[in-house]
Amino acid sequence: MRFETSTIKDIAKALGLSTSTVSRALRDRYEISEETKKLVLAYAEKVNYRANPIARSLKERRSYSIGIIVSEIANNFFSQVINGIESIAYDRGYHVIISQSHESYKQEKLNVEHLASRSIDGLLIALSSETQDIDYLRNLYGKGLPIVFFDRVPENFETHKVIANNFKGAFDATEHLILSGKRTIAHLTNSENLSITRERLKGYQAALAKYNIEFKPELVKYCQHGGMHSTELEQAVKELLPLNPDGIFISSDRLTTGCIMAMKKTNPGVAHKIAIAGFTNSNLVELFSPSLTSVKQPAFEMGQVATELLISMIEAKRPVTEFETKVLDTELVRMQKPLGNQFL
Amino acid sequence: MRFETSTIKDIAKALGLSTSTVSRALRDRYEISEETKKLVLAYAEKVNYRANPIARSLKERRSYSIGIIVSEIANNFFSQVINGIESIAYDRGYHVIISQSHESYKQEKLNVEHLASRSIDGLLIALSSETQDIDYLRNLYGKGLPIVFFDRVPENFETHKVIANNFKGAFDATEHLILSGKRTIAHLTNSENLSITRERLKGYQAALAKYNIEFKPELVKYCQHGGMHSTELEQAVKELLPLNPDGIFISSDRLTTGCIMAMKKTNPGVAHKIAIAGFTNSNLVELFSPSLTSVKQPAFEMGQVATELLISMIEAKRPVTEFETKVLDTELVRMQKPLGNQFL
DNA sequence: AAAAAGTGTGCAAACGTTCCCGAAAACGTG
DNA sequence: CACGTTTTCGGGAACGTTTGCACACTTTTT
Repeated sequence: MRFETSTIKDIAKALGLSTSTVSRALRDRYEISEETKKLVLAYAEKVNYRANPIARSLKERRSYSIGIIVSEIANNFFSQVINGIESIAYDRGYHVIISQSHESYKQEKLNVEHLASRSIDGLLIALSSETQDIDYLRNLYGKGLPIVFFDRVPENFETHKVIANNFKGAFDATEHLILSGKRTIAHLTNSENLSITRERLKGYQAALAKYNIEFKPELVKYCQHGGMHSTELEQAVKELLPLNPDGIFISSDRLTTGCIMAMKKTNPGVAHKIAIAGFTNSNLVELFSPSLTSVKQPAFEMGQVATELLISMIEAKRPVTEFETKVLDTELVRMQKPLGNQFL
Repeated sequence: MRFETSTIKDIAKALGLSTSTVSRALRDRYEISEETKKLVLAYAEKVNYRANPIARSLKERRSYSIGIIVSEIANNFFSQVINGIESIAYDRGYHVIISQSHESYKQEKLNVEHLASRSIDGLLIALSSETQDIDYLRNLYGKGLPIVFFDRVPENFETHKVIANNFKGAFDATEHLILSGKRTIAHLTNSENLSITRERLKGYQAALAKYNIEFKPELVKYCQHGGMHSTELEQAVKELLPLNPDGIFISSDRLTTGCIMAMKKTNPGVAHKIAIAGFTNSNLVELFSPSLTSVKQPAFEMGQVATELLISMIEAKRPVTEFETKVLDTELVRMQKPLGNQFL
């Protein structure tokens, strides 16, 4: 059960030309006379000819496809990034293959290698929260696979990277809580492996320092699995609440929603008493109760920038040696309805 | 800048065999002696040989990939469906290519044709809310492309389909509102083009009929763009509220969240006075305020079933002529915190 | 002992492209 | 008119596989 589709050979035969002439006519090469081109184009149009991308890929040794690895697509941040990626990729003639790591290192590695064996031309990846060993990526990169990291980037890997201004986003959110009168501000965050975790922690600390609030390590809770397991979150909440925080700064999308959910489940009474500020790109944040202040990342733009960088690497004639790390600004969206009275 | 990867030819040369022997050994054909097989396998392992899927696709005239069209991945229902699809597809050796229609007919058609030209082996599709003309799909199907519809299915198209029990889901939700004491129940729904719209409307009507509540057409509002435009939703809400409904049954994920958002924005006062029941697979529904009763579809399972059907079509030796429409049950999740007093 | 069957391997074509190389025809230029 | 140039085209190899067929050799059957 297969398509009956016309090939370059069929056209050549029908027109009494050679396949090379037809191929060149279709690609609008200078060596072919206008007359012949017209002829070929017209016939191709008539039989609805579509070049076989597989044959083309085999010949040109590239697939015109780029791989994407995110932890999960059911996350507004990542789905917005993907939209940004697609907006550029399709314009430039690439299609994208999306894979999810579900925050698992094993899955991530498996997916990347699967994609690589599918001969993608380049890879866009946000590391999973479990990932520590990126040698397998280095290996692929060494073999010539262009890679651009976004959001969750490794430190010692020389290539293009696109990230949000995590320090400033964290600083702004924490400062917002402080200016709202909060003094005991907890910090719920991702695995320490992640670049974003470290940067956001620094922003949090800097804001505390600016207002002379002592940094207390016990107020910081790490979630190794990025909130993929609800028990992990409930445990963190359980440990945090006895310290009586009046504010929490949360450093990732999944964690933000998961934490509120865990609080409502385990301590419904206090959930509304604690001011929350967190990174999230959820477009449903206005519906949440308790409401929260959110740090939004320029996800769509991040996807676009990363894709442009990747395609520039793919299409570079000679190996790229100058790499850049683009930093995009976040946006602080203050909660609409103040729940406390000391609202700024 | 390209990979240096070893081929079957390299192995053949290194081992002093022919490419055909190597190919057969790798595919574990009976004609090859155990001895040779061992030899080849060991060497392939050593040089980390990966078959080139592109060459394989060209030869076998199939790509081992299936296309997916959904309206948007940033929708929990669809992302769960996709997870279900992947869980089966990867097991069976297929990879998936996801495309989004963003509820636009034009985009949908473009994406499908793009996928088809990428020689996918089969297509899984949930129609966009704009789609009325599916001749382009018929055309592709006629040329031999296996297609399975899920969720939003066309009526007059003979192939496998997988849907939720939309009638029962709608009936249950509406009945729930009635049993909560509501009598003026509005219905906010998708474009009339969609199968799900018609089925859910029937469920809504049947529930009203069962309790002898008169069906009033003016209480039903259709959103042509499936809630992709916020003005569309605000308009619908604006028209609905003067009719003083005490309950609303909403028939899609996007619409449910969008409607609550529109109500909070335009009439924050009444938002909490109206009981809401709606189709949604959002995993954040527990955070919503006002809270609502939700109809959850078995999204993951739907993806699995659809994929199994599709792969069975792809791998069928002879054209399939017997088609089935699988209907999966929905689940009613009652809201946790009653807001009225006449809560059941 | 000759014929038939079984076993293990290689040759070569094919999938649909692209592109290097050459060549025929048309056209100046001296 | 002999020579280079340009224009336009075709032959054929190559990309990495899979597979039908042929072949040589061994084993079994009659």
